[in-house]
Amino acid sequence: YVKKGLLRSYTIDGKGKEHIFMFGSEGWIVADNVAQGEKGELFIDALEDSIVIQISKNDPPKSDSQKLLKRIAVLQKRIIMLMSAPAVDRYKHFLETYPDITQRVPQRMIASYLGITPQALSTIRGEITRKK
Amino acid sequence: YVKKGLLRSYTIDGKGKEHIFMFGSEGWIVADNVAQGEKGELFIDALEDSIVIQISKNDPPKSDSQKLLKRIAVLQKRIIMLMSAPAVDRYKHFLETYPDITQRVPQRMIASYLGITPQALSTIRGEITRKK
DNA sequence: GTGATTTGTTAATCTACATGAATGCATAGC
DNA sequence: GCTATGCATTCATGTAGATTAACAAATCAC
Repeated sequence: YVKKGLLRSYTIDGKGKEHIFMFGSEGWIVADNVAQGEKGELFIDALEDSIVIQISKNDPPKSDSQKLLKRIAVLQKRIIMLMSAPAVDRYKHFLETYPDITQRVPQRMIASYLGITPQALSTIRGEITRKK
Repeated sequence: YVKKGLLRSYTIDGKGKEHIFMFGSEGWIVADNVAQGEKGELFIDALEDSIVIQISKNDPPKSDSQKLLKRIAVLQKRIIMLMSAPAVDRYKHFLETYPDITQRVPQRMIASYLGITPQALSTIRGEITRKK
């Protein structure tokens, strides 16, 4: 549980490339949720000096269900975006949904979260601002 | 909650294309999880004659937490696959993870679940079997 | 049975995004 | 001060998968 600061969780694929799974700022829970018997696939590190509180998996804070449902909603939205929306739409959605995160992390990490390269994000940003 | 049969949930994007979010066979819960205030984006229908049990969102069956965590694990895996693995790997993973579903739905729906077109899946299948 | 609809396959072309490389600009170290 | 090192941008080229279309096989309607 992130009390203060900013974390990220990410995988590294077979070709050594990082893919950011999620950012976790104040109030979020960052964890590697894996099925029984599977082994973890996420790395977690801090992007800012942070204060985190460790939570045991077996000690469910009970009112947790609401938080889990919210998390599921976020993941559902993310999957649908990845499947059905082009990179530019995913970027706009990110800006609207996480305006604070946008200010706090470098572009390359936003690109990694969106599932594109920093170069592609740069091009998209160019097109958006040129259009205005 | 699916007692018997097979459901699917899916979105329709701006261009009228369907994207299958998940299949739900016996034992699974199929729902459109959205954040507070957002409106639903998933359609749900049956792919086989099915028996389902309705569950109220406000009446959490309590031992539910484990199911929710498992669901999160599945979604996490899906996101990571979508971002980091090419279509052929996602297909192989699908075959391994849901061998039963593979038998019960047409190829075009598997393609939709994988985030590719039926043509692309057909090509991939051709390459895999030709290689053997 | 015949025609219509759905499904899977193959091939030609197109496009979004990746890859690789060069450049400008910071900030950091010394 | 000067030289790294990391980040963002731009451009040239490559590629996975989309699109379009044509066709065969199976299923369905009647």
